[in-house]
Amino acid sequence: MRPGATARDEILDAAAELFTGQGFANTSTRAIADAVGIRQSSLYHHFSTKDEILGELLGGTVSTSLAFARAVHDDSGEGRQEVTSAARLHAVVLFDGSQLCSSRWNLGVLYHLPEARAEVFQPFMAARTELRTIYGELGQELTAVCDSDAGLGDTAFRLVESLINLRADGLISADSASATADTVMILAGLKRELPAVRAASSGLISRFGDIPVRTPSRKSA
Amino acid sequence: MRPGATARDEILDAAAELFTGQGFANTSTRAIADAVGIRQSSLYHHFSTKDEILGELLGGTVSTSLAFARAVHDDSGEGRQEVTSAARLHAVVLFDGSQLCSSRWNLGVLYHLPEARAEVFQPFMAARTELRTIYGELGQELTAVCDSDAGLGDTAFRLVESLINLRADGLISADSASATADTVMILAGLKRELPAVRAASSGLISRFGDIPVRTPSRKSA
DNA sequence: ATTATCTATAGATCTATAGATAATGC
DNA sequence: ATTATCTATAGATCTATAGATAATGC
Repeated sequence: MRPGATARDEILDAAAELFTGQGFANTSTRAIADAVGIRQSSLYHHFSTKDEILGELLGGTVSTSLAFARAVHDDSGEGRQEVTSAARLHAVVLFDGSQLCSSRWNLGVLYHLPEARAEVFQPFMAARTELRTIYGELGQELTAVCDSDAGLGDTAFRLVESLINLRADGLISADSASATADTVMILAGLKRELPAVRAASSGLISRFGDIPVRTPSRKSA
Repeated sequence: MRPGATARDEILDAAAELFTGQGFANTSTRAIADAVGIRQSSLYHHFSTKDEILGELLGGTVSTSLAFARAVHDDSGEGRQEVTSAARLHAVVLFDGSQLCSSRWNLGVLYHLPEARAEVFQPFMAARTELRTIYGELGQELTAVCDSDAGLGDTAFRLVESLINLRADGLISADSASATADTVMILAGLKRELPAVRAASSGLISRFGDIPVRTPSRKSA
């Protein structure tokens, strides 16, 4: 049974499954309709174009992680500077990575679809870029207080995104996200501090982890 | 002017540009033909299906890096064990990464196209899997002689693949590949050994770097 | 009355084939 | 003779719209 309170949500769920599994261009509106159990043309009562369905899915993915990253970034931490800075990056990696690993469908692949590069989706790609920027700043903050290399944030972002590919190849395990977060800490030279960082990181996640996420672009003019 | 000695090569070059830029399904055979300057149907004198063009491109990309990785993996190194093992992984990351960064088109994205998952391309995906396995083994070898974590090879593979996304986002710089190789070494806890590792790594690259690569599947029965 | 679905279809593709014509290599 | 190109087209899509019918909410 396909989840979703409304027909609209069922359509989005079916589209998510098909777009992530076989791509946007290879998924016909008929295939989406069939997966929901309605006629092809009935989709157009809920969405005015096929692009709009993709846009809705793209928006939904990034918003949660971005909201969390903003919250962590804006928070004025307390405690030992080294551990605090490390915990911020750790928490963002863990939270973002967990979203990518455990969402119902592997929605991260949508970012890599060539269609997502189109002009209409620029707002969503901009959100992804903002997230990348926050990674970069958290990385710099951490690099300033320990002896890690420049570009730590970028490397962290790359490792998180690679979880998408790992999942697409069926190689995700239960701890892939937390292992990735730990790897970033080791890269920062904080292997010995890991227990303290992990603890502070889960503190951040329980504080900011369930921020109310605005449902994106529900045409509430 | 489009490079290529033969019409076949010109078609492959045009297809590479279009497939990597806008995807397989969004690229019509007409678009490829137009880019070459011939009629759509004339493509079918050189390739019997559109899939065959993609297959040719997929094969060409992995073969060089896989040949290099095999050669390095099979080589019985000499010198200090720690540096030797590190240099092998460093060299494979650097070589593979350099291919991905500097090829005429960003051919790595072809692996992420949903169409590449099709049955017919299983041989090419298998080659990519073999390359991943070699990364894993080189990682284990290195982990055995220094105090790095398990999964080093997998992390290295993920970082190399992320160069594809970096390039797709226009964020590649001249030293992205070598910076990635260095990052893996730091992750292995070999920051102090970097100069020696780099030297040994370039030794491996100059020894095995220009192995004659069989042109893949040129239907030479 | 409004919202959601349906049937039917226009118009625009797109891949691959058939068969004619031109270019090339002995 | 063989290889490479061309014109023309079959057959199968696919997206989105028009307009009819059914279901729902006052």
